[in-house]
Amino acid sequence: MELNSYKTDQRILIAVDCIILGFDGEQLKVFLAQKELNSANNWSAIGSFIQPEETSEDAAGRLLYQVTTKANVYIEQLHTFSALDRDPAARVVSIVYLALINIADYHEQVHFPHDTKWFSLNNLPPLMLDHRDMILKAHARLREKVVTNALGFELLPKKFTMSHLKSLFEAIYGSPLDRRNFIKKINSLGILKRLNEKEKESSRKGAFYYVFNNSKYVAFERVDAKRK
Amino acid sequence: MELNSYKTDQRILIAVDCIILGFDGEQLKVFLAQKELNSANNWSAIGSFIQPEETSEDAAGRLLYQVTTKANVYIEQLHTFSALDRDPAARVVSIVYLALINIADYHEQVHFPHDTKWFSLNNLPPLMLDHRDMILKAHARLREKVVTNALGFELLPKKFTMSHLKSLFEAIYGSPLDRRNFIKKINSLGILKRLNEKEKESSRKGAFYYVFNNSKYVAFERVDAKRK
DNA sequence: CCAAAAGTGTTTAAACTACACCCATGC
DNA sequence: GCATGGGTGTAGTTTAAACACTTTTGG
Repeated sequence: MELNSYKTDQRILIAVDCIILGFDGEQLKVFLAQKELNSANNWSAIGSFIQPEETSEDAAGRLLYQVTTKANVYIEQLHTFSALDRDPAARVVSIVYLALINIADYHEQVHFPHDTKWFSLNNLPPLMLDHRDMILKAHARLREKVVTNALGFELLPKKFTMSHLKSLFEAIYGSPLDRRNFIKKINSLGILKRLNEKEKESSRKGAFYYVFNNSKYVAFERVDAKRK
Repeated sequence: MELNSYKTDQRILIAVDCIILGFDGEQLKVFLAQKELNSANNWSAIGSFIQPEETSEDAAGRLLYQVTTKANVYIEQLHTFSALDRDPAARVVSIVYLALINIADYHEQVHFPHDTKWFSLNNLPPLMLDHRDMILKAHARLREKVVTNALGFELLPKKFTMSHLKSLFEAIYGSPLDRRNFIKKINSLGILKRLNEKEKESSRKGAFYYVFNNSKYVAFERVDAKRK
């Protein structure tokens, strides 16, 4: 910015909104809050004004911790929205983050001061302001990054089967995948470790559990970077 | 954000910075301004505080127009920086944009109130605040997007030869490319149109000029989107 | 013994890589 | 006539896509 114009009086407020995505085994879901009853478009992403002593990352982390009460949740900056009329009550610029969590851990929404609910991305409720755009952009980002980065495992529990993983990718892409080719490709990345343990609920035969192997993932990232 | 806390008095200023990239035929360059003489780290990206009645896109466009005096310049939002200590003089959050221009059009820097200069990305001057991070992030974004999106043509003049284009991609990737394979790949995208006109300066034989075919590009984009 | 999901392999096509020779022309 | 950059093709490898049968076991 221009150093010689610090005098500018902007009166613009800065908010942070978190698009928190989860996966219920069948569909991608987003965690929304309802702040005012009897309002038409009253669902919104989890958000807050940024505090003077915190960064936008701090604020996003604070919101996320409020929802999850966990550290080390995957989060990345998505986009900053600054349309003049995006909030009729005041001039508010919103820095939006995308977070991915394992939905199963948070079905009971403890410690959150609003009415909250998970909504399928295919069936969003009326949303306030430009929060629908935020959610669509979050979904688009996830679709893009899941190809190159080994992203998306954050949406599953620690242990998962190949069927779970395939369902997740199908939900993200919105189209069916060939089971054999999918498994082949995932295995070729070398980022999963098969456990000697089977999930027995969804089939007679039982399906092996896998865990995401973080160390191998780092190696994969380096290879990918070098290739470019 | 939370509607019930509009009272928050933040006193955080919002700036917009533009990382303007160009290509001089050999190297990627960034357009920087020097605002204060006799200061150690005194080069910076083109920036300004956001005005109360403009969006961040407006502000970025305004800055860009100041430099280029042209409309229709490629620009996209890059990242928002909000570290507490990023500007010692005040709490400033900066929304950063990435712009790509044809450097040849702007060697004489008209209408700009500061000392300005193009710097090679490989040889950056001392930069104020976190502007070095911004530039590195811009370069990274360009590297990522140039693969999937047919981006980067904005950095070349309307007419260019395959050698020019190859040099550009080599500068973006930072590594040499095989001429034959490169041309084959570019042609397979069907986004270029060969003119019946040759550039005769850099070789005896002369090299065909090409132009970027926007309509074909749109088709390419659609195909790509559907594939996902 | 059968229903339901798990597990596995092959064939074909497409994309990418490496690599070498001829062309046109100004000097 | 030769040096310089321009233009093109092919063979080998890797990766992606299409596709079907066998395995396990609870009921």
